Amino acid sequence: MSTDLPAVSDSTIRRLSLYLRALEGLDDQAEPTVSSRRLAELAGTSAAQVRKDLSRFGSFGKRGLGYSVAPLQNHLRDILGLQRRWPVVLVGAGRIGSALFEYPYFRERGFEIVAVVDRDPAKVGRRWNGVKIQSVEALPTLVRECRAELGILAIPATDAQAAAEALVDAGVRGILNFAPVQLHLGSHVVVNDVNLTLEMEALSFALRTASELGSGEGG
Amino acid sequence: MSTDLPAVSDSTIRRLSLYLRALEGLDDQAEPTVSSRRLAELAGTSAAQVRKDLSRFGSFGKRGLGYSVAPLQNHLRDILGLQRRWPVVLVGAGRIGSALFEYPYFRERGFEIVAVVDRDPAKVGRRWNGVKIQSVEALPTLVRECRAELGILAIPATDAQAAAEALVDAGVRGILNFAPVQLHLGSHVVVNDVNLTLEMEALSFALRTASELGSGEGG
DNA sequence: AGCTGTGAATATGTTCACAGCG
DNA sequence: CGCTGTGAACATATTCACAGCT
Repeated sequence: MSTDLPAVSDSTIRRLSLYLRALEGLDDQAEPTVSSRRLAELAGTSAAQVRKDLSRFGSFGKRGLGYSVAPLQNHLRDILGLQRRWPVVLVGAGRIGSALFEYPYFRERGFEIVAVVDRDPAKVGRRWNGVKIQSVEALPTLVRECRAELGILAIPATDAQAAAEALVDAGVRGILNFAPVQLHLGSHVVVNDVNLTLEMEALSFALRTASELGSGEGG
Repeated sequence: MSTDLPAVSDSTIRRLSLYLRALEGLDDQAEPTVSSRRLAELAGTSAAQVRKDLSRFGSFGKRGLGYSVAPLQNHLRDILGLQRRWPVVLVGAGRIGSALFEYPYFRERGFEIVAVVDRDPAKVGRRWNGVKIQSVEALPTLVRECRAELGILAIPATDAQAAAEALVDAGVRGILNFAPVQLHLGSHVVVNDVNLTLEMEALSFALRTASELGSGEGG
């Protein structure tokens, strides 16, 4: 069933995800095949890059024709591991946790938040669309019961390291971390940080650079 | 006042942001200087990388001693363009928009959401902590009135391109995009995408790779 | 002719290793 | 002696360019 998995860079994987999204946005009745050039345009990269990325996993295209949309979608889902359901444990029922719980695109891709915990006793016991918010003490049991291998941390920086360790101890191997702190975990655990402040700061830097080129220094 | 800005890679800038965060987490009474090694540890990179990154912008350290925490913080804020206030327009008052509006770390760094618009008439007119949600039609006027150069898109993919163009037409030069779609804008506009599904898919891929190495293919 | 798949060429980013200052 | 700053060595990623199938 599953594709062989050669060593491949993180940026390639991220682009595969963009290709999948682009393909899903295509009407495969009207456009049953795409060229690498078209796919590149949709995903914001170059045609050569598209071909290189895809060719690492197989020969999915036809010369002279391009790639068939529906089969390529399936190849990408297979490569990315999306041909299954991924139960996810959410730590933190604040604003961000709530937004993620409601985020429709997660469930579409098979990422299903099956348990929510929060340290605030006032929140514990509430129900979100059938999922009861539980105490952080219940975390180890919950992770094991729902066999979650993925966790999302949407809590303050101060609590994040301890919560991450609890997740890992209970069997989680991949964490999406919204807490603004560097997590230190075993090398078998994969952590992806979402750092919103960093994103804004990168914009700030870019804008500052642009204006200084145009208008000089004088304060 | 401001530091010279040589051409520098995006990954360097992102690490500068991590260094700043790490420095802010230090007690500069107890630890008035840091070595590149220590800073690397805190930020999750290597000592050589820290030195290379910083040396692109100046010689901030003292040989034999390390970097003084408080001055280095200021250098980084200066480089990143954080020695000022950045008014920000938020497009989209849904779950994610709401979470971002409340996000405390933005304001701490000078990113202040000064206007919110939504296309849903039911939301228009509500007040969030003193900021009134306005109609999307008001967007151009709002951007100009508050002189916002930064915008955040927290709306569905279908509306994102049009909203982005409206922002840019009104003077926005940097966009943080949460909509799951590739924006096509003039090259003078900087777009940073936050793609939550992609982050989960990258985890999914990593976990799939790890288990297949350990346990073979069968069913 | 059109478009993929891919080695070779190039560009970019990271690590090494050490000279040189404090 | 410790630690930065940095050129040189290395590793990685992207682009080029074209052979080879359809």
